[in-house]
Amino acid sequence: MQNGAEPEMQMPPKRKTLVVEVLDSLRAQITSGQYKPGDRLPSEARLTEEYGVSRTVVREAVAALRADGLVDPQRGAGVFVIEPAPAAVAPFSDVDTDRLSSMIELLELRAAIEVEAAALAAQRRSPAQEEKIIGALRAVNDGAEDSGINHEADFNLHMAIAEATNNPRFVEVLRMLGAQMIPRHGLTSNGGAVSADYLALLKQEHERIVNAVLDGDETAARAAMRQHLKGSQTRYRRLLRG
Amino acid sequence: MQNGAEPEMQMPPKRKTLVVEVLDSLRAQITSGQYKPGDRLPSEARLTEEYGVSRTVVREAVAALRADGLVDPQRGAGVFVIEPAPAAVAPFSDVDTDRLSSMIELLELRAAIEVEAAALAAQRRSPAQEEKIIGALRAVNDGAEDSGINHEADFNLHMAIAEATNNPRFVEVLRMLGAQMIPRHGLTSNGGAVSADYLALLKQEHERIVNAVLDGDETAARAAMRQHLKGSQTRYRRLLRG
DNA sequence: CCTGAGAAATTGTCATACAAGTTGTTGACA
DNA sequence: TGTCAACAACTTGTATGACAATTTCTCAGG
Repeated sequence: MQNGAEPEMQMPPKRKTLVVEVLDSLRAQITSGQYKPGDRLPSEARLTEEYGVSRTVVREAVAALRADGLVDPQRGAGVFVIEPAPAAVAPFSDVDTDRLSSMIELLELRAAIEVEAAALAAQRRSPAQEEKIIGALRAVNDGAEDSGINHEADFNLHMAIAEATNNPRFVEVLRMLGAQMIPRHGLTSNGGAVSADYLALLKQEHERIVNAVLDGDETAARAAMRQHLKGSQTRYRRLLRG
Repeated sequence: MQNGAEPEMQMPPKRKTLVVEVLDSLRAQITSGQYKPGDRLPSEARLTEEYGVSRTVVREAVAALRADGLVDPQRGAGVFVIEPAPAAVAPFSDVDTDRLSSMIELLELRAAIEVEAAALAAQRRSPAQEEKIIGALRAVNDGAEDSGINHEADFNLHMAIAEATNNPRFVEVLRMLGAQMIPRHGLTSNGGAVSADYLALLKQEHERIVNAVLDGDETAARAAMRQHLKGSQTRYRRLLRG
């Protein structure tokens, strides 16, 4: 960016707009826990009075909060604070030193990364990336009908979603973890055949994730991905016992 | 696909609002490189015509873009594009892919991992791990009083929390990312001194995280860590502008 | 207790008006 | 000609009023 311009002129501290003031105030109250997840914010009318500004200002501030993923306005109902985690994590009282536990740990890390990736993908995906995701989903379903689970196709679907975040870091890390995910799978295909119910469940989970991402529904994408990976965890735990 | 009678209620695909449509369209055009950094967006009046919506809708969309850190509206002048898409276009076509934007991407990934790590740590920490976290926090605060920010101590605090998940995967990945986090810091310490307000804010954020973890408050831990890392993101974005 | 219709509340969108700041043009003047 | 001040034209920021669309509350009536 060397364009031979003058040394940067020091700009006078651009006066805050009313929108920014209201926005900062509301955001502070949300992140400080004054408004908890699920809470309803005061109505636009009340905020208008409270801050002594027009409804225009309040609405733009709320629009910004919504862009930040902090609130979810619902027509006729109100503006609600987003809940980051629908479900608490399982107890996990004891650390088993099995080699399956390694897989469980890995799934836990994947969940952290991919849940967020799904949310970002829902926000930023491009049309081309959408098509890639759809294609990957189709590949997973096609392969599943024939012979159990196609782990490679499954992995490709997850990667397609990670790519749709448009943040290459997610792709890199996930690809790295993928090397540890794929190889060892003598377990699920304990005969090449898994129950039809299980396949149907997996299919439903995948479709729910993809639909949420394509709908741009960040919250649903998070929830769907979390459910999917958490489900995998519990399945592995079950294997761990017997 | 008639799956109407599911145990969980499946929400109908919540109709998109006009604001969301315009927002998505504009964001796509920005992240796809159709509008480059520094470019001026069409005026609100023109966008109003172009999309056939009211100025209210356009303004709320722009407010959302602004919250995303994508544009910077200037009264009297226009709305200017701030940041290129996080690598939506050609792969590394130019070397001017700033280290700063790279840092923002990294922070985004860290947020995904560390937010979950904080939650897990709140649930599973051992007394010894608690002490380690407390010690790390003290080290951060002590170092801060003297000379700006001690990034190494900061990193150690984050690692202590990751260790308290009792999932070694989190530690591994974070340590790997840490190698890219630490080295470059000519920017924040642009004189060795940062504002006292900034240090106080950082201190408060850290303490909020640690308190939540030690309290075993999973939700608060998530929120505090998210706020901390998101705050870092916005700080870097601000640096990116000047 | 349950049901359903209607009122009330709330967000979504439109239209208009003016204030405040920036940019480009113009014209006077040296 | 060159410089600069005033002005006109955009452009964003804010306020106000109105109506539509949707959800929630209320309450009478079975």
